[in-house]
Parts: sequence; C-alpha cells; structure tokens
Amino acid sequence: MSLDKSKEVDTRTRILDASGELFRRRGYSGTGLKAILAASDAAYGSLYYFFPGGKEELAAATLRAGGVVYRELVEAFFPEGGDVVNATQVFFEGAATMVEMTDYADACPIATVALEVASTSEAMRQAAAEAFESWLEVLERRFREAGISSVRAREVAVEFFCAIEGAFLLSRTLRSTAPIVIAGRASSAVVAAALAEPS
Amino acid sequence: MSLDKSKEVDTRTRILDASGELFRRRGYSGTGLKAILAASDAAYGSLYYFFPGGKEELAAATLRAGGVVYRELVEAFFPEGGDVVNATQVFFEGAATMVEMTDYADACPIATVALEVASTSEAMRQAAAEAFESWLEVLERRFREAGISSVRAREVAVEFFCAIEGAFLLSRTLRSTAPIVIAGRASSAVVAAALAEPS
DNA sequence: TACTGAGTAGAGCGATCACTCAAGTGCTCG
DNA sequence: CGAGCACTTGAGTGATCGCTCTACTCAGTA
Repeated sequence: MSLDKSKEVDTRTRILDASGELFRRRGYSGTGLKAILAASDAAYGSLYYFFPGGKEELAAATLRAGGVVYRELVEAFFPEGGDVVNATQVFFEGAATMVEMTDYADACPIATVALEVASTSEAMRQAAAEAFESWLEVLERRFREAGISSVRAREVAVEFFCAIEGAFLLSRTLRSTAPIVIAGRASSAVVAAALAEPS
Repeated sequence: MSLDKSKEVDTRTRILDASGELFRRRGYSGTGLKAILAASDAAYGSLYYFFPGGKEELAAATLRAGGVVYRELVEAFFPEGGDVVNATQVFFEGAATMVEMTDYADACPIATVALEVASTSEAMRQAAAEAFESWLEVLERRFREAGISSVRAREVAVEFFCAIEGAFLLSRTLRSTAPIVIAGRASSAVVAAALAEPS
C-alpha cells in the first residue's frame, strides 16, 4: 500500500478510532453515525464500504478493537514472571491517572456499550463478552504462573475485573479517583492473600 | 385523591415505573419516549405535565426513584444490629437470583444510564451520583455500627459497591451468574476481615 | 489509451426522534 | 348550575436518525 506515508492512517482505522472514543463516552444509541464520520473525516460511502452491516457491525468491530487494545495493556502491566501484587497496584494507579487526565470521560472502552446492548443485540453482546473474557484469561494465566491455584486464579481474576469496572463506574459518576485508589489497594491485597494460600 | 382504589396507580408513577425498566435495560438514548408512553399507557401531554423538562428531567427523576428503591433494598438486607458478613453474602445471592430470573436484563437501575450520561449531562450525572452516594452511606453506617473503623467502613462500602456493580456488568455480558457468586464470596470475606481488624 | 476495481463523496430516503399545543375531560367547589 | 383546576389527548412540528444509491476520483494494468 504505502511505503513512506508514516503519518497517514487509512480510513477504516480512522473510523474505528473515532467510534471507539465516541461509543465509550456517549454509548451506542447516543452516538450518531454523522458524529463518527465527522470525527474521522470520512463519508457515508466509506463507512458502509468497510462495514456493510452498518452501525451494529461497526460497533461490534469497535468493541473487538477496544478489547484487543486493553488486553495488550493488561499484558504490558503484567509481564511474564513479574510481581503480580505490584502489577495490580500499578495498574489501578495508572487507571486512576488516565481517568483523571481525560476529565472522567475515558475509562473502559467496552462497559458503556456492553450494559446498553446486553439485552438488545446478541452480536454486540458477544463481542463485548469475548473482549472481557480475553482480559480475564490474561489475568488468570498470570495469577496461575505466580503460584495461585487454578480455581483461585480464575476467581481472583474475576474479582480484579469487578473491582476495576465498578470503580470506573463510581469514579466517572462521582467525578473522583478515590474509588479507583480504594479498589486498587483492596485488589492488590486480595492478590497477595491468594498468593499466600496453600497451593 | 382516591380512598379505595387500591389497584389503580397514578400516571406519574406508571410513567416512572416504565421508564425505570426501559432505561436500565436499553439505556437513555436507546429508549424512546414513545416506548415509555406505550408501556405506561400515558400520553405525551401527561409526560410533559409531570416532567416539563422533558426526557432529561424524566430520566433524572427515574434515577432518583431507582436510587431510593435500591437504598431501601440495601437497608432491608442490612438491618440495624444485624450480621453484616452474612448480610453481604445474602445480598449477593439475592442479586444473582434476580439477574437470572429477569434473563440478565435487570441489574442496577442506575449504572447503564450513569455510564452513558456521565460525560454528557451534568444534571443526570448528579442524580446518579446522589443515588450511589446514598447506598454507600447506608453500607458505611452499618459497617461502622458493626465495629469497623470510620475510615475502613467507607473503604469497605466502596469495595462492596465496586464488586457488585462490576459483577453486574460481567454477569449481564457473559450471561452467567458466576461473577456475582464469586464477587459475593470475596466481598463477605472482605467485610469479615475488616471486622477482625483492631478498631 | 481504455478499462477495472478500490475507495470516496454526499444528496436524498422514509422512519423516528423529542417536543408543542390547542382542545378536551372530569372532579370539586361556590 | 357554572367557574376553576388538575390532568389527558393525540395530531402535528422540525430535526435528526440510520441507511441507500448514483456518481465520482484515481492508481494500477494491459
């Protein structure tokens, strides 16, 4: 395609980037295609060329893309063989910083849409479920590698997830990072306790 | 008004009931006024008579009403002088049952709308924040009364909230009650540990 | 030069959106 | 009875929704 155009980004990616930001901030129904098109400097024709299924297909693809980005983020914070207790603490601190820096707009790229469409669109619900599941798998694997039993590793991963997602919700609603800080301390304590259990 | 009409419910309440169910399931933007009107068997005029501010005022009132109902629910599960560890366990079990019985549609009456409007409508964000805060206050008070220190009581209340809200999100998305069960076990353990701390 | 296919462009479509408003209904008063 | 008030009714408004469709640009190829 392009050999030296390091700055230019193709239209499909621009649309996906714009929809990712808008969907997570305003939700699925709250985001119009016109807004996405304007933000990505694209036309209707391009959107329907890349996403023939329309808004729903675009949103599912956006959820998948957001899921991958966040999974890689978790992998970056939890490197193989690293200290999972410290990683947990640092992860929550990073989340608090990000939420505050974006004025409580950007938190989870999936949650807002997931709640909105869970009882409405099976295709989108599944895309969200796969994203969440991929994060849980990374966490579970790291916890297992750190010596936590298989069963407990899954549980601790779920508890980690619930803590961060609940904290995101409360933080954005109250406009305070305190819930994320509290949830972070609690979660790293939970991970530490699980590590200390007899395997 | 009415002396013996035990079955009839006034229009304002019917509208609020219908909007409560629809908003929590489909979100704010995803719910049209026509759908609310049809579900509550009311007309446009009635809606704008009781909520002159239109959809936004209706949604704020709906959030407030849902907040009260849920606060009373928490108070019912956590009676004064009761066993807070057991109450936590039973609360999560009840939540799991409710979510499953409604086919993963009804969980938190606030969360879906809160995430959607947190960065969009200050009036609605505040209504959601007040609802959440009222739940936290009930939990915090009960934990304090049970002997947990003031600072820890607030933290445990926040952790409780994050656990249940995160579990609701994961449960509805995965269509499984397992996250709620796991979060319930973890939360009651957290409460028990806080009780055991030196006051 | 002519052709092809990938991608762009945006006017226009019917449907639906939140909302307004003038004309009601039925109840409680004097 | 009739005035006044609380509430209801639903057709109509302009705006915006997701989406379609035809026409277009332009690089690559023969």
